[in-house]
This record gives sequence, C-alpha cells and structure tokens, in this order.
Amino acid sequence: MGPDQLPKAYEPVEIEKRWYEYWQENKLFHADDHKVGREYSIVIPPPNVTGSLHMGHALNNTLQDILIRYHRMNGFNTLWMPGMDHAGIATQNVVERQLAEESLGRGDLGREKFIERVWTWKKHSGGIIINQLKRLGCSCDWDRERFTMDEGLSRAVREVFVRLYEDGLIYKGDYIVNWCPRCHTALSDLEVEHEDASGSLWHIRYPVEDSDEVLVVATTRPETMLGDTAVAVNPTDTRYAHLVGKNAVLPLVGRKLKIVGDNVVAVDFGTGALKVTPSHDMTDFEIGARHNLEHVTIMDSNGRITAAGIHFQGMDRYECRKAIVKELEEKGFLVKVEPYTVGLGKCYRCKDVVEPLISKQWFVKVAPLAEQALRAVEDGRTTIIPEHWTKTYYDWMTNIRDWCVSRQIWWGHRIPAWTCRDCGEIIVARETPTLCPQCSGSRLEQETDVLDTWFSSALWPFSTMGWPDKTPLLDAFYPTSVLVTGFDILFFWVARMMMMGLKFMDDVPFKDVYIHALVRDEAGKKMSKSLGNVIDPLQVMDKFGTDAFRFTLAALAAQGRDIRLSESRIEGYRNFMNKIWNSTRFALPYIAAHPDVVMDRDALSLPDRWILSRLNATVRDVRHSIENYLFNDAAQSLYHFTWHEFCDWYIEEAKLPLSQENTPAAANTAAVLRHVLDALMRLLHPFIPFITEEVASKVDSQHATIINGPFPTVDESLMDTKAENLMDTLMEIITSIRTIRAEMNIAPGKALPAVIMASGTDASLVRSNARVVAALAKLSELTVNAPADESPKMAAAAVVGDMRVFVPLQGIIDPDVEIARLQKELGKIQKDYTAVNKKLTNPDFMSKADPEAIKKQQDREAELSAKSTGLVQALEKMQSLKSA
RNA sequence: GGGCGGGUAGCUCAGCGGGAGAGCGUCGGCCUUACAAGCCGAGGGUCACAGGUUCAAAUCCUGUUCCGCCUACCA
Repeated sequence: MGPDQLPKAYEPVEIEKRWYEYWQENKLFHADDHKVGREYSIVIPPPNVTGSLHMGHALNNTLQDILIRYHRMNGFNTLWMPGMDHAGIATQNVVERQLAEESLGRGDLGREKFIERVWTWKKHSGGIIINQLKRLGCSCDWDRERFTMDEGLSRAVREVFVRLYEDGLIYKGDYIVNWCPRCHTALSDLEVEHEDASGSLWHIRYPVEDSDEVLVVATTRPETMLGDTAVAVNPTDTRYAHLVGKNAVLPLVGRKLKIVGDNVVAVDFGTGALKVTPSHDMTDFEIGARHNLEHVTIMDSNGRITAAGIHFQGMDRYECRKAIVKELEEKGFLVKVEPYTVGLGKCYRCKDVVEPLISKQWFVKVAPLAEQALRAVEDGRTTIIPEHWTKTYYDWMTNIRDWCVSRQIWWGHRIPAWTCRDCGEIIVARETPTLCPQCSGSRLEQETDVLDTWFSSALWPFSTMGWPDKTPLLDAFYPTSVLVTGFDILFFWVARMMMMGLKFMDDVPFKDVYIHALVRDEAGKKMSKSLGNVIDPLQVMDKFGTDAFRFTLAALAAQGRDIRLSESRIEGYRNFMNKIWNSTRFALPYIAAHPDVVMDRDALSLPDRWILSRLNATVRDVRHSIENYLFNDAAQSLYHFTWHEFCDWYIEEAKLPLSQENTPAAANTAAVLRHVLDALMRLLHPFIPFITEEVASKVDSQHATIINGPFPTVDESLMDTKAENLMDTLMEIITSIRTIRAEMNIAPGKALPAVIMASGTDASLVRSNARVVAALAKLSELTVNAPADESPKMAAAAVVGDMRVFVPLQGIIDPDVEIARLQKELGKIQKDYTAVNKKLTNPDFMSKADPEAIKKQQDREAELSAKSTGLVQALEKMQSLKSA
C-alpha cells in the first residue's frame, strides 16, 4: 500500500500483531548479559500463575515498559526480567476448587498427586497472563522468563533459608498465629485483612471465689470463654485492685481463673475486666506469657470445639457461640448484650474469618533485617517515589513483628528441615540429608510445611539473576534501577526484598521504588469481580487499540492519586491515535516527493523555526518528566504538542509552502515535516510503541525500527524564543480575526479583508507573514497601515499588543452588536488592569517584591494598557459612527 | 486509636507562593480533500469552610468539616 493510500482511520489490530512479532523475531528485547557501560534494569512484579491481566497489571506494566523503552532508546543495556509467581495459597485454592467440582478433596489425591496436578494446571493455563502482557506491548526479555518454583529459584530459597537459620534468624516454635480454618494454614499478620462488621458485646458475670463479689467481663467472642484461664484488670483500677491475686470461677465450666493485674487492660473499655484466653487471642497470649497462665485449646484447625469445650465439643465456632450465649442466659450469667462494631480479621485469599490459634510454626526474626532496610532508605541508597510513602515504610519497619513463614499447604517450597525420628534432632540443610549428624540415624522426616509465597518473592531481584552463583547478570544488573509497583504490596513484597537484598547481596535491590496508583472505576470504587465494575483490559484493547489504552494509563498516572478509568477517556486517546495517523497521511506524500532533501537550517521560515523550537521544548519536558516518573506530565506535553501545535498550527500553515510545487520552500517544509514527525514518533514510542513504529517506518524507510532509538535529545541551536514570541503574535492576530468572524456570524467560507495598523517590527512581521495570516484567517486581502493612518470606518476591531486589527464590515455589522462585544472585552481587560495597577501602586509591593516580579507586572500593565486604549478608541469610534 | 491522601469549571483531574488550566461534556458555526474519531469559535469556577503568615495565598501554617485508603492487641 503506497503512502497516499493509507486507510482513513487508524486500524490497530494488524499493525500491533505485526510489530510485536517483528520485535520478538529480531530479539530486540534482549539484554546483553555482560556489563557494557550504562545498564538499566527492572524486575517485573511477577504476576500470579493463577492470574489474568487486570487493570492493575496493565498500569503497572505499561509504566515499566515506558521506562524500559525510554532507556533502551537512550542506549542503555536494558534488562526487563519477566516471570511469574507460584502464589502458594491462591493457586492451591484454584486447584482445590477444580477438585471440588469432581467431588474430590486434596486429601483424596495425597500430597504428591496433588502437586502434580497443580503443575499440570500451571503448564496448561499458567502462561495466559504472559501472552496478555505481550498483547500490551511489554518488551520483556522473554528468553529469561523465570518462575518462583523453577529449579534455580528453589535453590536460592533453600540457600536463604539455611543461611538465615544458621545465623539464628529463623526459629521454630509454638506461638499464636492467624489461622484460616478454610485454607487450613497459618497466615502472616499481613495476610489478614481487617474489616468492620456489626456484632455484639456480651457482658458476662464471673463470680469471685469465696466471696459475694462478681466480676463482669465484656467480650465479642463468648465461645472463647471455654478456654479462659484468667481474668485481667488494670492494677491501677480502684474498683478491682483488691481482687488481684484471688480467683474467679469460670461459668458453665467451673474452672478456677487467676485474677491478674496487667496494664494492657483499658480501664474505660467495657467493664474494665478482661477475660483472658491465652490460646485464642493475640493479646491474651501475651498476657498469658507475662503471668505464666495455663493454655487451654478449645478450637481445632477446622474451627470446631475440642474436647476441652465440655458438652460443646464438636460444634462449629458460630454454632457454639449461640449455644453458649443461650446457656449463659438460662443460668443467669449474662448481664447484657450491646450492639457493637467488631473488627473482623479475614483471610486475604478466601475471606473466611481467621482464628488466632496456637501452633508450631517457623518464624523469621526480622528486626535486625528491618533495621538495615530502614537505614538504606534513610541514607538514600533507595529512594521511594512519591516521597510520602517513605514515612509509611519507616513506620512499618519500626514496628515490625516476626514473620511467620510456614504454611500448612502443599503448593510451595517445602521447608528444608528434617527431624530425626531417633533423637529428635532438627536438621536444616541445602541438600536432602541421609543421616542424622547427631545420632547417625537414618529415619529422617522432612518438614511437611511449605514457605509463605512471599518468601521466594523476597529474593526475586537476585534469584532471577542466578544467585547464589556469582553471575555476569548479577554483576551487570544488580541493584536494579527501579521497582515499579502498587502500594498494596509495599510491605508484603517491597519491604521484604529490601531486607533480603541487603542481607544476601549486601546491597539494596533497587535504587528507586516508584509506587503508582490503584486503578478504580469511574465512581472511584476499587474494581472487583464481585462488584461487577471491572473493565477488562483485553476488551479495551480490542475496542480501542493497545496504544490508546497505554496512553490513557500514562496520562492518568499522576503521582499520589488513584486513577479513575472510564471508557470515554480511552476513546479520547483513541482519537489521538487517529490524529497522529492522519497527520502522517497528510505529510507522507510531501515527504515522499522530496526524499533526499535535507532540512536547510538557514532557510527556515518563521513557522519552521517556531515548530522546531517547540519540538525541542517538548523533548526537554518529556525527558525530564519520564526521568522523574511524571508520566502524566509527559503524556500531556506530547498530546499538546502533537495536536495543538503540530497539527492545528504547523500543518495548517505548511499547506501554503507545500502547495508551491518545485520550490525550495516546498522542499524545505517537507524536510521539516519529516524531521518533526520522526522526532515525534521517537518521543511517543515509549508510550505508544505500535503506531509509532508504523509511522516512523513510513516516514523514513531507512529505519527498520525505532525501538533502539535514538531518543531525541535537546538541540539548543533550534531553541528559538524569538520565533516563539513572533509566532505567538501571529497566532493571536489570526485568532482575533477568527473570533470576530464567529461572533459576527459570518460564514466561515466567506473571505474577508482585514486591516492591521502597526509600525516598526510589528509591521514588518505582519508584512512578511501576510500570506500565512491571510491563509489561516481566510482573508481576501490584508493591508498593513501605519498607526497614524485613518482607521477603517464600520469595522470590527481587536487589539493585539500595540497593533489594531480591523475587519471592515460595511453593511454587515450591527454597531450595537459590535459595541456590546467591545464593551465586554474591555470589561475583562480593565478588571485585570485594575488588579495589576493596584499592585504597582502598592509601596510595599514595590519595595519588597522580587524585582523580576515587579518587571513582569510592569510589562503586563503596559500590555493591558495598550489593549485597553485600543479598545476604548474602537468603542468611541463605533459610537460616533452609530450616532452619525 | 494512629497515619496518609484528597475536596479546583457539569464530569475526570493538572497546577502547589506572583496573570485560575487541560481533557471530556455543553452551546454556536462549519462535510475548509490529513482527520466529522475532524475543524473554527464561545460559555462556564468567591480553587470545601474558618483563621493566620506574607507586599502577594488555590498554592505555606493552624483548626473545622466531608470523602477515600493504610495501620492497630479496647476485649
């Protein structure tokens, strides 16, 4: 298809497919393993194998691709490391659901068969999201794709576990943890989501032993009373202080409960007396530890009441709650029930309510690691952007609790620990041991738990590059340049990568952390399947094209603010793609007609110098914006330059010289067009890679691809503020005439004469660009007169700087309409003038303000004054003409 | 309870010490051969509220209020 036969509207589907294949076939995403000088690297936040592309991924990966493409074009050896996460619980749940459809549980298959089944599923459907990322245009180095459970990464996991254990940073013990009765595993504190729900506060009477006194306790979970082993009061509480040391008697059960004094008990909450259940409550566990209290476990891993729960044994936790309350009431122990909002902890994977339960778990002692991670941000080795997240990061690192890393599921990295059945020795080792080092017994049993999925994610920046081996890749690309992620995994992932990177690589994992927004729907709601408000990125790409979608995301990605995505916005940027396409359709024939013409810098017209200057300003802005993660600013600059400067003004103006075939002006204009289009496509390429490749390859067939740059640099010799100012004046003249035309209801097709009264440089500016002004304002004739000359009679007037612009409208103009128009305009000017004048006559302003600010106001005053004078004269003239 | 972000044109949002901006929508006029997914023009805001700092405040400080999020052992 020849350049002049391009389709009228941009059609993305075929073009996107073709270019992505081209990039891949030619290995254009591939990073050099070895250091070549300037390296740039990003590790992808590995999507879950269960996942399919959602808006969060789309935003996250679009931003990364912009950074990657930008740096690649700037000549960096650029690595974007892709891969996926095995996503322990999430994936196991998916496969368990599949089994459930066959009426099977994982127990029916057994561990080995179950894991086999997960792998099968992973191989079969786990790659979907990778293809979706390709659809999005992501230029990842696919040859290096990793998976958190592949062999290399599993080796890294074992190595880290063993070394942490050897350093005393991993321990195993009985502690109270968050337990999900549905997923049947412990969860870390982070994996519990807190949610308010309406519940009740039950007040229960606990008699004091050998006394008439009674302690009333308040609880939101009455069933846990079965496991009470104490009642705690604040030792400073005068109501109860005398009871400390005595015993209370647990209703229904009859167990003796120590009454202890502990200052976590809030005097002003409930009754000021707290029932203590060390086995089933986090706070109570700690009280129990302080006072050496007995543990009575009354609930099992399924959330059912154990034998310790007397006749409630076997009941589900909520069933038991009802039964207990009923019995308490019947026996007169229930004082009252208040409606109360309770904070429920829910499993972040299955949303079931978690139970605090005591069990044997593995923990990472994080305090020493966290301290390093905190310091690295404090001293600037890693910068968090936007900066305000730094405080959140510090707070978390400071108040961090040990990390429970064992999970009672099957899908994941099995903990590399063995117990000797003969002597009980625990062996933690990189390779499977055959004999017990303690007793030489061979009956070794491996730990059945697997590691928290975030344990392997924490190693991602170096495990993907071959660690624990010393590899050229690590040498070249670690620390990575930036991590791009959402704030929802700041603690889960970012903080832990910091800790592990510093511990095992002795350096931060990334120099920058860029935290982007959350994508919400039009109403500001978080997109979720259950709300039914998700916009599917794939459908969007089908409908509007990938480039339009990517540009939308970038344009909305202002720092520190969530994104509300709406289809109309994407549609707007789809139109932008079409605009780019059509400007190319316009330019190509001219470019093709002058294939060998080089832009002659000494023969540039004013509009040429203007657009080249604006182009370079845009280059400067875009570079600055991308380098500071101001994606929306970059998008805004590009949009404005492309549409409102290049298309609206430059191309329109260029039609005049281009139409003069076989002239140097036509040739040079074509050369400028080619220069600007080529640079523009390069500037836009990181944002909209497909259309820019297509256009660039048509503009200059010499370049097979622009993916490797170069990215335009600022050419100071083309910066021309003088040309910009002159062009601004011309545009103002043209606009003023167009405004008159529109406001006077003159048919756009009707050519009009105009008279401009100007002197000096103004006059020569207008004279030398008279044809441009005439063309763009659609004038039949443009006369330039001296200011002293008689101005046209019945004419609509405008003022531009010191110039008067007249459009003679004898017989068309209604003096009253023109008077009203001028008065309105004058009103606006005078309002501004008054404000400026007030400043300039204020002695405080004149003595204290910055001289530059004063100068600016003075200039402005002069400008407004000239305009005002011109308008007043025009007005007076019109009034006298009317009365005459 | 603590923390963070936000309240600017009808909508979505930029701006964050010296002339209130953009996109979309609205209104009026145009099929001007690159583009009607377009072109030309217009209208529209006491920048949440109240104080303060400053010659100057949408912009800085304090308080109030409303919204959103994160975090927390008041059961």
